[in-house]
Amino acid sequence: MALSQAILASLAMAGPCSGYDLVKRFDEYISCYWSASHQQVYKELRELEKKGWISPETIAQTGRPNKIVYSITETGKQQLAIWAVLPSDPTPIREPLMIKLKTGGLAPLEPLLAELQRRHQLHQTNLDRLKHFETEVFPQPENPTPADRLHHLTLRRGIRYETEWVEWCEEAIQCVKELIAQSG
Amino acid sequence: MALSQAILASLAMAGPCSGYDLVKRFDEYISCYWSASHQQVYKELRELEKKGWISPETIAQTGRPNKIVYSITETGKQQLAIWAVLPSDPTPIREPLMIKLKTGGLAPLEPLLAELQRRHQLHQTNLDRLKHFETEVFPQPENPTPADRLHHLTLRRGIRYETEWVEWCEEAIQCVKELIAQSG
DNA sequence: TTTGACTATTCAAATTGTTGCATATAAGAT
DNA sequence: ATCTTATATGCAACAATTTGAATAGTCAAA
Repeated sequence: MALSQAILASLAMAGPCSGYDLVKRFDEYISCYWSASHQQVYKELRELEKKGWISPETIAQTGRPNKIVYSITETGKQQLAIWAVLPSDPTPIREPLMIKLKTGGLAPLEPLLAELQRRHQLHQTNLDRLKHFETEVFPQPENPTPADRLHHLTLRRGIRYETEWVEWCEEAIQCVKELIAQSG
Repeated sequence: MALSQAILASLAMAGPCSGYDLVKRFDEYISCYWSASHQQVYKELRELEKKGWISPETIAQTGRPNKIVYSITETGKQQLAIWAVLPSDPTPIREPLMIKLKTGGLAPLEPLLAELQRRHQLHQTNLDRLKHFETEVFPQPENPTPADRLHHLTLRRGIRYETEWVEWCEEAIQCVKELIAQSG
C-alpha cells in the first residue's frame, strides 16, 4: 500500500519527525495528494520500523509526553526508490455528491443546492490554502533544485484539482438554481 | 456506504437491470463518479434484496445463462431520497503518482517521465470517451428534464476532472523533460 | 475551576475494497 | 480442434480504511 511510501517520502524529503508531527504534515500539505488518519499513520510507523525501513529515536521532553522521532534508513530509501519507478493506474473515483445529483428529482432540490454551496465554500477555502502554500510557505527560489520543482508539481496538482471543483460547483449551483426557479 | 446508493440511483434513473448489466453501467458511465468491481456489485445486490430495497425477477434465457433483473422498490426509492439530502464531505484524495513525484531525485527521472506520458494518454482517452458520451450518447435535448440536466452535471464533472489531469500531465512532462535535460 | 485545546500515542471492531479463484454456456475466430 | 471473448453469477481470503474509544499530561481562557 502507498501509505507507507507517503510516510517514507515525507521522512526522506522533509526530514525526520514524530508520528504526531507526521499526522500534522498529512493534514497540512500531504492531504492534497494522500489522506491518512492518525490511527493509520501510527500503525504504519510500527510496521515500517519492524521492516527496518525507518528507525526510531525516543526524545525525552519535560512538560509534555516523550516523543518518538523516526528517520528513514538506507534500506527504506532503496525500497522507496524501487517503488517510485513502478507504474500506477489512475485512482478509482468515488464521489457521493455525484450520486446525490443523479438521484435529484426523487428528493427536493433545495437541500441539494445548500449542499453544493457548502461544497463550493469548502473547496474555495482549500484552494486559498494551497495557493498560500505556493506563494508563502514553499515559494520557488531563483534556482530551484529538482526536488523543489517536483514538489511544486504536486502542489500544482492540488491547486488545479480544487480550482476545477470550485468551477464545477459554480456551474452546478447555477443549474440547480434554474431548476428550482422553473419548478417553483 | 455509498455503493448501495450508486446502485439504487442507477436502477431508479436508468431502469431495472441485471447484476451483469449493472457492472457494465459502472464500467461505462458510472465510473466517472463511482467505481466498483463485479464482486462488490453482486454482493451489494444480495444485501439490498435482503433489505427489500430492490426486488429480483429471474429471466429464463435460451442459449445463455439465466439472469436476475433487479428493480428498485418503493422503500428503496424512499431510502435513496433520505440519503440524497444528507451532507457529504469531499472524498479523501489518494494519488500514488504524486508520492512518486515527491520522491523524485532518489530514483532516476526517465521512468517517471515515461509514467507521466502513459498517464497523459490514459486520461486523454478517458476524456475523449466522456466527451463522446456528452455529444453522442447523452446529447441534451431541446427541452431537457431536470433529470437530464442533473445527469449532465455529473458528466461535466468527469470531463472537467479528466481535462485537469491532461493539462497537469502536460505541465509535469514539460518540467521533468527540463530536469532531465539539465542533469544529462 | 472546570472547560476546552494541544501534545503524544495506542487498541480494537466494523466496514469497505481488492485479489484470486470458480462455474457454466455459447459464439466466433485461428 | 482450440482459443478467446462474452454472458452471467458467486465464494473466500486478505488488505485498507473508518469509527470509536482510551490514556495522560500541559496550558490558557472563561
